[in-house]
Amino acid sequence: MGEAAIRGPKREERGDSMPGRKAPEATRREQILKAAYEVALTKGIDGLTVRAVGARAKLSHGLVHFHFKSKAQLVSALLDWVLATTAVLHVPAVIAHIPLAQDRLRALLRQEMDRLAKEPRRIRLFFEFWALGTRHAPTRARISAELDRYRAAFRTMTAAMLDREPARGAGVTADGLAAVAVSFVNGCAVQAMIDPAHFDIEQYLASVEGILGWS
Amino acid sequence: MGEAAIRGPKREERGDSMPGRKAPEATRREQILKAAYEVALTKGIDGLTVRAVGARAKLSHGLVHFHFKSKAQLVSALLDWVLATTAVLHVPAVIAHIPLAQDRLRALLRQEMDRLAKEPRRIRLFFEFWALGTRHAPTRARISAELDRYRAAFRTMTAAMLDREPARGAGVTADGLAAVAVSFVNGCAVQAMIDPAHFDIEQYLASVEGILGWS
DNA sequence: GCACATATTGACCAAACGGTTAATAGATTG
DNA sequence: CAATCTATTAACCGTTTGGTCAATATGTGC
Repeated sequence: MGEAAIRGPKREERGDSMPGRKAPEATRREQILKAAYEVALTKGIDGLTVRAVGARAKLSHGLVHFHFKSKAQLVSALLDWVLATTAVLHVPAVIAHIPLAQDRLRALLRQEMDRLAKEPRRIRLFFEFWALGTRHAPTRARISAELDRYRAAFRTMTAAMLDREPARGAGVTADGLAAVAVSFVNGCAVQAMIDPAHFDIEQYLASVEGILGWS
Repeated sequence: MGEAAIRGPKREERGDSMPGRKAPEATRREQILKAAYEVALTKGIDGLTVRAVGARAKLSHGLVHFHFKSKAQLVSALLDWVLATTAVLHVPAVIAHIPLAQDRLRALLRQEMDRLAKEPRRIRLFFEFWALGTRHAPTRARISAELDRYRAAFRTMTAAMLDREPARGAGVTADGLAAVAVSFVNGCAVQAMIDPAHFDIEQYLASVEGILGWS
């Protein structure tokens, strides 16, 4: 020891371009998050490493730690982004203003199935976060809240349906119908992820409508 | 060097009991697999480490490598075991001999929902394997085959149903109905895993039967 | 009771990980 | 243009991982 063993880049061995303020903070964070999203898609959340994210964004892993203090915060930010963009359920005004509850529900079901079929990768990532949530309470809480909101949107519709045409059966409640609708969407999501090629939306909808007697 | 720096247990520092043939091969493998299952349940498949499995089974990690050449083979054996015991779908004779297809389907649905509600942990592990399958072709193939068998069992029933009462709707096919049934079961599995406390089988079944007009 | 196959252990290794830090390039400000 | 702040890099550290291996204990056949 005595003289060498210092840390940091050695001047002689460097290439050309090095540090400095190039891009604004917000852009860098977004860039890193995007890289994290891509890595998570291909390697899974558990396979996501700070180094892989850095490599994907073409920067050092030290910089990732500079913008996100820890890997946990990076993953948390990624979950925020996934929840915000995947937006577990978004009822557009067009659907919300359909007069008949039955038609409204049908339109919403179709929208959701279309969305699931179109973005299987994002949904898959959502499920991975959910799996993570089974072992991590804070993550579970955030996802659970999102799913509650999802079911609530369906519940208002099934309640309106039963209001118009009550005597559908003995134990049929708005909660039960909403739960069934959500379960069906969830099941479709699983199916669309497992085997996207054989996921035929038209056939699914035709079957559902046939069963429900919607002509 | 010259004398020390040898590997293996040092005689002086050992306790009392050590190696030897204690249990037969098959038992040891099963013991390790069970430990792997328990570790996977608590830490997830990605969190499963050879050392953790060894610790859980109260033996050294070296022994795990002795009975399973690599971690990959251990995980593969675990998948075999999960598929065999979770048995994605098993139609018992009692149900298979129900005369009316409609009643048969209803009984099968009820059995599956009961099973899912009773073993959420196993189902969760199954889903984790499936997530792993999205990035690992051999795993995907095995799971996919199992799910195909699952859907096929439903298809024979829906085909028999349509045979008895054909004109249910325009686009209603046996394939479509089977797909819907499977999707519903999948969705229930997800729901049962996400929020087991609020998973009310009776309400679900009542809603489904009410919708289908089964009285 | 000795040879031999089989189990079993702990030490060891290389690789990869999350995280910290000194050095430094560039922008900002006075 | 010098001081200062921010962004960035590579080296480094401690830990954990999958995997290998020599040593060793135990049963089996002869």
